[in-house]
Amino acid sequence: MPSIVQEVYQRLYDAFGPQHWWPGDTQFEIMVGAVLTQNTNWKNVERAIANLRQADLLQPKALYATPLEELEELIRPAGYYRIKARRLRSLLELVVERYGGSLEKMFAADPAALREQLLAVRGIGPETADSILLYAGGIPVFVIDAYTYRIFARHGWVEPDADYHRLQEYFQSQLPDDAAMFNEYHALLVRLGKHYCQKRRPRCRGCPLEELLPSGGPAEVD
DNA sequence: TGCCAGGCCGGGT
DNA sequence: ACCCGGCATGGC
Repeated sequence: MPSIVQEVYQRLYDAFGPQHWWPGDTQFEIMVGAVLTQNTNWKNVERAIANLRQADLLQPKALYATPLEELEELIRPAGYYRIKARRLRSLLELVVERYGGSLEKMFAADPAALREQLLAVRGIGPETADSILLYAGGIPVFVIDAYTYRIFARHGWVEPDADYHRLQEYFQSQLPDDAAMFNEYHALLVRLGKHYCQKRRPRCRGCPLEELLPSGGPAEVD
């Protein structure tokens, strides 16, 4: 008897197929995108990344050396551009000063220690840290985001007040320790959330999980 | 045309 | 320990 976590994965995979995430060509681009997409539409992030590419700045040392004001202008389309420029700077400080600008070296570090280092960076919280570890580093940590919470809380599969760590432990306890699978699952949850589980649409109409709904339908938990 | 997006931080109770 | 406002652009 598969757990609900496994059941949901199977249904999403059957409905949507593989998602090929994260959108990004290099580890560094993925890392930058993880910061830029904080509470921000990915479309806007793409513009900002295109600007960085155009300026040939998608490398740690080059971006770290970019004057703050210039960096702000380049990433402006991603929104929160002043604070994000500083967040990127702080992250790059870790990458360059501690790992010599080598993501190779960075991701070869002990994952738990690296996670702590990322969380110590101003502007990097659990989701951004885990996104970097999983999508850029291929390290098996399950990424929890607003969609994950919303989908599982509305269906009554997790407590409405479950925090990040608890949700992460829950998912990881039900799944094989496999980065490719965590990658795919999170991507599928985002895909589902974008289409069926937005803030203003608590009904989840037509969603592939509809028949898994407990009688009484989804709860309002936002 | 408002409302929202793949968060996180800091200050106020 | 919570709660809340601030951060900002572009899409629908």
